[in-house]
Amino acid sequence: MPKETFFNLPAEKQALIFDVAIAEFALHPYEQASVNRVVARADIAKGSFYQYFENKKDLYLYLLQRIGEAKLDYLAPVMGNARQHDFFTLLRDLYAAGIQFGIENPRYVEISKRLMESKGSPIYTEVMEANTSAASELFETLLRTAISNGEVRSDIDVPMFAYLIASMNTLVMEYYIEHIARVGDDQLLATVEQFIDFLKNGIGASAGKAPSTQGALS
Amino acid sequence: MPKETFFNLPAEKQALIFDVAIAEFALHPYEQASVNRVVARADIAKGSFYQYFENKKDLYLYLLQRIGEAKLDYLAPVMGNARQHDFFTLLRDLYAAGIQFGIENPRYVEISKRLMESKGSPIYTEVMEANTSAASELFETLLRTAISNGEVRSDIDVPMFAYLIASMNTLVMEYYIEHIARVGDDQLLATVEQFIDFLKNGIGASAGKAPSTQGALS
DNA sequence: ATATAATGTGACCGAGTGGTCATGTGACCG
DNA sequence: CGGTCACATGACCACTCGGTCACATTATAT
Repeated sequence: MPKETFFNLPAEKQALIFDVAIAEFALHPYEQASVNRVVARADIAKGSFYQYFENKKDLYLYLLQRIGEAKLDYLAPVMGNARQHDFFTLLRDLYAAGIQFGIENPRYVEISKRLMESKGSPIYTEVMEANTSAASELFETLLRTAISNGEVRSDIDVPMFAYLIASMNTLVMEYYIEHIARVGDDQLLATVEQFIDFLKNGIGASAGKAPSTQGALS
Repeated sequence: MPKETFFNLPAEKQALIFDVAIAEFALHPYEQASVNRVVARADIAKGSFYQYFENKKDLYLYLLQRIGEAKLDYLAPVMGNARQHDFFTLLRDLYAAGIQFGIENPRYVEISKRLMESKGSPIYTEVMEANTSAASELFETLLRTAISNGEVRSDIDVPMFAYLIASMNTLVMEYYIEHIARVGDDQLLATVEQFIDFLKNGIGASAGKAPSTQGALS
């Protein structure tokens, strides 16, 4: 956590430092990110930085916390409807909201990705000890209730598919952001719909489900 | 490519340097990996290193090339049977072989993962220019022929699912290596079978397929 | 034995790192 | 006016980095 001195700063200066730091950690993994560059770009003295933050890690954890809060805020409304929808609909909304969040905060996504990449690095363990991979656990719970409700096959390896579903969220997001221009929400929803349909029915021809994913919803 | 001097070295010394370098790049991303540590652990003088390799990048690209060759050798027999099996069976064999390769060469996998993570770093672009993400293209071809053969639904977004299938290979491998002890090949095949079945039929309860994945094959 | 070519060696270089600290500055208080 | 306190500052520290280079050592050939 930053020191009092940081929060005593005028809001604009706080925001400037925050933005510059976000850009730095979005561009470089933790070990590579440079405090020197941050202070230079934020136009503050090196000494001042260390009056705002304990050290580099302090800044980094602060950024992660802010990012986590932002994402939670973003997903809260969707999770609020949890009981009203079936499993796959809820999943669709979670994915769509997650991707939308990624589109609006690409640098946050970069930072999260770089964290995931740093598996094995000391900082990764430190972060994850307090986090315990919340996403995977959430999906595990959702999967189990979905199985109870008869919405999902009961013969699957729940932890494995929870892991897959959590990770695929990132995959679909990356693919969407990199390969599909943000033409509009229609594209996003269509992509997510197609993916959810895949989760539900697979890609095998045998399923014979109605291919209702294209243009079915506005 | 290393200089002649490197290949003039006694095979043991070449192997030692190779192993030490592999360990270093498995533990640290490219920018973080230290030539100093490599020469120290391989017990050669700094100057000698630069008589074997042009620079750090030269060493790194050499490792990647060797890794690529090793993996190709590993997958060659499976790909040889490409025409004899249906799409999902071929996919299962590819996944199983890939995971087996990962189990036997965990440090190679680490290195590949660290490369993929370094997206945006200058070294990544440089490597990928010569590589063009062969895996994704391979799966795209396989998917198209599978659609022609009526094995796969024709209404899917082929590039997206090629990307997903390529990436999920890594996911399943990571999950298997981290969460399932290597009790034996049975476990591996069972895991992969379950995953392929998911690809084919999804996890929706409606599919009603026979749950033949457990223990169906020795 | 001598000349020549090939290879080994580690001190050294410039640059960058995270972090410290003595000093400077200015606002508030009595 | 003097004193105090919060904050600003950038020179500086010890360290690591990738890479170089003058020189020592060894192998080969004559």
